[in-house]
Amino acid sequence: MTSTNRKKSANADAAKGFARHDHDDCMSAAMSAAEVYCAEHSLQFTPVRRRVLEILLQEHSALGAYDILEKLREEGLGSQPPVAYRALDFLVSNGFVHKIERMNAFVACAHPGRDHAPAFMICRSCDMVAETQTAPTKESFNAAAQAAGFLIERTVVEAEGLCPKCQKEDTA
Amino acid sequence: MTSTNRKKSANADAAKGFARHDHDDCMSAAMSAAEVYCAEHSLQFTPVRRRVLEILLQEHSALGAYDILEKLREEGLGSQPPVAYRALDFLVSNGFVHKIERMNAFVACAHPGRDHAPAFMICRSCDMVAETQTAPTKESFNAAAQAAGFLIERTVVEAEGLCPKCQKEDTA
DNA sequence: CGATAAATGAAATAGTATAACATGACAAGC
DNA sequence: GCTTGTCATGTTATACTATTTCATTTATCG
Repeated sequence: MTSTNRKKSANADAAKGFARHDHDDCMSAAMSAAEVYCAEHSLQFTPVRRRVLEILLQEHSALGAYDILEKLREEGLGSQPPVAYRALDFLVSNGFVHKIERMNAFVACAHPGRDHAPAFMICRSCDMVAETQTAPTKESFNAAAQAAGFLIERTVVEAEGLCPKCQKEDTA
Repeated sequence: MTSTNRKKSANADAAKGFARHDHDDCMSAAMSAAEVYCAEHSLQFTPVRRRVLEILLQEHSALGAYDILEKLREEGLGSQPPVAYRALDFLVSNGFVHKIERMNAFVACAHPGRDHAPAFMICRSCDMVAETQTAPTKESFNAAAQAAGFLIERTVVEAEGLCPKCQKEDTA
């Protein structure tokens, strides 16, 4: 799959999660939260970082690093891979963006400002990604980990399957 | 990280999971199980597929596709990437091997023959991988998924952290 | 201001994975 | 026996993902 050929059907309804919502609100809230967080923690919310977060919030679906890089390039914000990866590293480290390991792609966090362990539902048909919480998961996992003496620092929980829309289309 | 430079410290104790066990038994049991399963399901357990599974069982830690390919090449079993990826696809599809998304690496299943949803603990220091079950996880996740109308087909659960051995070394 | 740390620019390269097409092996059915 | 279909393999090329490295600039703070 080329970066530019990444499935585009994760759009419209699907791209906004399973349920509709006010996209502008959701986006400006996330940007504000990021700004506040950076100010409070003396982090530099630089133009590239800001723009990458905006792009991911706007898209509201998972994008590959090179998809993002292409947009940055068009806007004159950078042209080499490290530009995108650095910004993504920063955003991921600070919890504004999550990496979907299953897809080698990135998605804006849907719960800005909260300290959380995210879980994702990934549609194998349209590539849509929805974020949810994983609190119960983590606890039950912790039991097994503690039994083994393993210290959990971070968890990746991703479910692959079919979103409501694509289930209907399969049936149709 | 080059394929050949993949951290090697996942050896000895660590490579055998957190607890020691009879490696030969564990390996021959897994091979037998695979053989039986393939016979029962009319699947071809070809030399390359067999050898890749053996390699992963022997290593007992996660290997990249190119690490495996290199071994196959040395043995004259294949030299091009698709050789390794095809065998791995087969083994993963049939549950003999799991892919660690976090590492882009593959590990032999530690619970041969069982229909299961695996979860992994990955040591960020020595790259050791331990497999455990994720039954509770799946159920709690299912609740959120059903609420969203999402149909889960497969789950990836991976915890990153420190294994007992590396925790001690950190302290030391 | 000057020192230090953080961020960016730029080039090269490493690492992971698949597409596409040809060939071979083998079993089912005529 | 021959054809046909299916599954597996061989081979080439290419696509996609990510990091290393070093030079340079910009921010931050004493």
